[in-house]
Amino acid sequence: MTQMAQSSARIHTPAKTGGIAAERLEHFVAQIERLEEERAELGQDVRDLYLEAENQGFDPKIIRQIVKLRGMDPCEVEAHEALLHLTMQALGGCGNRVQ
Amino acid sequence: MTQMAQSSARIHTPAKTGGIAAERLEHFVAQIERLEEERAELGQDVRDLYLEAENQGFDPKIIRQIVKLRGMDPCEVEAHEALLHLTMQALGGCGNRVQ
Amino acid sequence: MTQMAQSSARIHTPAKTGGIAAERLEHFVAQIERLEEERAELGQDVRDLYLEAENQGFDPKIIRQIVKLRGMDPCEVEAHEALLHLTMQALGGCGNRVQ
Amino acid sequence: MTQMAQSSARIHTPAKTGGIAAERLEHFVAQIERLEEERAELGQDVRDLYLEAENQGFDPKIIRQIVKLRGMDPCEVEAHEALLHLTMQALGGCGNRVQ
DNA sequence: CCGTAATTAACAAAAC
DNA sequence: GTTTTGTTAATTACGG
Repeated sequence: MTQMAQSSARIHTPAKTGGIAAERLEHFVAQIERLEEERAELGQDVRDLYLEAENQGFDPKIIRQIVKLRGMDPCEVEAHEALLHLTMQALGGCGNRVQ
Repeated sequence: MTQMAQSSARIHTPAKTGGIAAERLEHFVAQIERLEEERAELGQDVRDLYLEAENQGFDPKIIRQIVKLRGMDPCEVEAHEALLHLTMQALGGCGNRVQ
Repeated sequence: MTQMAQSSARIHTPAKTGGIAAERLEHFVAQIERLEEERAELGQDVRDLYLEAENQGFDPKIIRQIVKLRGMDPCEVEAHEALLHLTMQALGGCGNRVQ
Repeated sequence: MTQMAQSSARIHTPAKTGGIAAERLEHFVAQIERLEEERAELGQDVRDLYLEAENQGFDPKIIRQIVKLRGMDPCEVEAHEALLHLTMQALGGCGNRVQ
């Protein structure tokens, strides 16, 4: 085939197109690495923020939950709530001991 | 209370400091949300890259593995490989198990 | 020292103890494989149950949730609820738009 | 309709069939719980094995990889390896990146 | 059949 | 040090 990293099959690797494929692959890999690096930095920043918040007396768990709740679209939240209530009813109105 | 989102406990809520704490909390939450958003975008970009690479005939799994390998200390990689092969040989080749 | 699959280091592999280590390693591997196999079978059984339940008109999502809730100790459930409520209050009594 | 935990809808639960559905639901839930419990125990056993292997000087990561490799079709493994090496060579060895 | 969504397992990190 | 927790990757199931 013409490309390394290709799942397909035949591997007789024509040098020319192989070289071109290698370039493209290198391109992809390099770009991915760069993006992942930025991503990791942001992750570190987030962690630092949680740390600082904690140092100021806030509970990181709760902040996390706030972020999560605000990040969910209202429909999801509603659906989740609905599921919970349905479940409760299915359990016989809380009867089987939940909560 | 003195701060919402605070694990401590006592919740008798002096309005003034509560207000200040609320502001700081809002600050943290907003900043975290912003960073997470950027992070998510980068994640999407990475996914897109894998997709495009796949469309060009590259195997995403292989690319993933290459990215990982390049991110590791070559010595570690080599050591790991060596140990793995040694171990498999000690077990009588990998073919100790059917299928 | 003398064992393959050992992270430690020095690999001069005296045949004898190496052989013994190989046996022990083989033992571990075989046992793990056996347990994992049983485990996979059970997983399949569970999946089948969900399927059959679904065929009888029950919603697998809800069954999952029931199983999850019953599997949590009541304290956890309570703690979770409390966290949720605290979070709501921290958001200003649901004010920031949640739910 | 007649079944709780049913995705459909109307839940006015005629006592008789509702009771029957409840029984069946209970049956499913109980059975699932039992299977999951066994499954969890096996999982614990596996973890213990890894622990004991580690205590005897084996690297759990290596063992894990061996177990995985032995569980795969040898042809697939070989093909994957070959493709990976080919690709890395095309990228000019793995050493294209520092650190 | 492909793309997506959800569940599960592995890994890494952090708290106690 | 260990034990949990959070994150990430991979497998699996489902709908178009």
